[in-house]
Amino acid sequence: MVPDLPPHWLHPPDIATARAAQAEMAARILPEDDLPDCIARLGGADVSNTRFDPAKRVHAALVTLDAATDAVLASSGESRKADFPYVPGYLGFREVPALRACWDRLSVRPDIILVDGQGMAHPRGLGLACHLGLVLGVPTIGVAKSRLVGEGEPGPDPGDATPLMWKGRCIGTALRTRRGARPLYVSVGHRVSLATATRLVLAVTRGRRLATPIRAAHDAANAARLQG
DNA sequence: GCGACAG
DNA sequence: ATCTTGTCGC
Repeated sequence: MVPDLPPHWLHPPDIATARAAQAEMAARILPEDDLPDCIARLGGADVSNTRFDPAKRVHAALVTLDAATDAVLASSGESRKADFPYVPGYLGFREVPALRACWDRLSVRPDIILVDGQGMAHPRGLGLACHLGLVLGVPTIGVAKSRLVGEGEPGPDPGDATPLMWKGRCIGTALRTRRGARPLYVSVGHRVSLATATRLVLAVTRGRRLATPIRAAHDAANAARLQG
């Protein structure tokens, strides 16, 4: 299980409290590599929603893949009612609680988790990936399919990358993973450097736009939704 | 006031 | 996020 945390880090009563919690958490993010010598297991995290769902449930999934073969080593899902609404900039408060439940039941733990969402490429430097990484105490990388804040357009070829700039600061990498496809926005989540994060994401692309662990997590989250 | 706005 | 088949292009 995960160590005890300030209640408002997971269940803030309102946006103002959530904002204050983000400031507390942002100060604890480690943006430097703190990884095992060899990354043997890659994690993927994603959450799916049901359209027009009056029950407001979220369906989270965490998967662990063998870094060498892409085989799924473990997978866990969690469906529950979200106790926080979707508000741009506060995604963690809606999705992290369910993902933490997934983590507690994940039989094989990954060395690092690729999260479907922003890391430090966030208005207050605390996107979903940072939030999850800090709560779990695990290295994470933010891998978003679109941008929240920042500017930067990479070249057309796979591997082309450019700094994602915001207010004069580099907050992430706009990364082209596939020709003709929109870029991915990679940023530091927790216990990893931007350079390592960018290199790792590109390495698990396999010629497609999305990173393999995230595709697997997306599939698992959808499976959790179709069941309960 | 207006436009932008991860999943 | 989600609703959805075929179709255009490399």
